[in-house]
Amino acid sequence: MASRTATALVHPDRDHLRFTAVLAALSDPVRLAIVARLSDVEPDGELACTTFALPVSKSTQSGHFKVLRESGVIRQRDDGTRRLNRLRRDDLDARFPGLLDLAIPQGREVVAGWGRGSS
Amino acid sequence: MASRTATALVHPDRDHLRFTAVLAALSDPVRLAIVARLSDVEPDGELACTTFALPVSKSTQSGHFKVLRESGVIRQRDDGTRRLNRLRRDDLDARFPGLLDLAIPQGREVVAGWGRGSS
DNA sequence: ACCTCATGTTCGATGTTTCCGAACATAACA
DNA sequence: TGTTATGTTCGGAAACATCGAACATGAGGT
Repeated sequence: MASRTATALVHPDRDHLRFTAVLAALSDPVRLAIVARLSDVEPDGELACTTFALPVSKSTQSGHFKVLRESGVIRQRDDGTRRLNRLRRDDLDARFPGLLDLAIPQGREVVAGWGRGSS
Repeated sequence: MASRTATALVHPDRDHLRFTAVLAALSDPVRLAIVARLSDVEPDGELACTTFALPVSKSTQSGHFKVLRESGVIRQRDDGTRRLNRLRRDDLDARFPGLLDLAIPQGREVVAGWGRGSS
C-alpha cells in the first residue's frame, strides 16, 4: 500500500510541534530504537519501515510509525510500495534543543539491550 | 493517609532512573505543570499536593504524583497529614542533562494556557 | 477523650489506548 | 495477469486513565 491516493500523510509543521506529544512519542523503547537508527543515516538518509528489525508485530510497527509522524519526530514519504522515514532533526533541534541528543543514545541502549537478550 | 505505617514511599535511586519512564512522566500536561511549579521553589522548597491548583479530580492528582515519584522525577515525604513534594533536580541533571530545563518552560506554558481559558 | 476538618489514598465503574493476528490494499515485477 | 513485497485497517482482548465515593490518618479545638 503506501501511496493513499486520497489521504495524504499529515505532518505537523515546526511551530505546531507539541512538547507533550513529542515526549510521549519518545517515551517508548521501540520508537526510541527507530529514532536512534534513523540518526545513523542523517542527514539525508531514509529508511523503509521494514529495515528496522523490531520485536513487535507488523501492525504494531505501523502504529509506532504513525505516532512518530503525527508527533513530528519523523517525516514519511511514499516511494512506490515503500514508506520512507527520515528524522526531523532540524525542526526538533529548533523547538526542543538537546532533546534528540538526549534520546538517541538511549535508543541505542535499547537496541543493545535487545542484542544482549531481552531486558 | 500520608504516613503509611507499613508501606514506605518507593523512590528509584539515581542510577536506576529509566529514560522512558521519565519521559512518559513528563509527557502529560498536568504533571508538567507540577514540575514547573516545583522548580519555582528550588532547591529546598517543598510543596504539598493541595497547593497545586490542578484541573483534575483529587484521585487523579494522587495518581499523577505517584507516576512522578515512581519515575524518579520528584521525591515525596510525609509530614503529618501532608505529603510534601520536591523536584529531584540533581539526579535528573546528572542522568539526563538539559531535560528538566527543557520541560520547565513547557510546564509554565501549560499553566499559562489554563489561565487564559482552556486550550 | 471526642468530634471535626484537612489531606491524601484506595476502590469500582466507565471510557480510552495499545497490541496482536487476520484480512485487505497498492505498487513492482515477471 | 499472477505473484511478491510492503504497509494499513479491522475486531477483540488486555492495559491504562479518570472520576466520584468511601476510607484512613493526623491536627486542633472543645
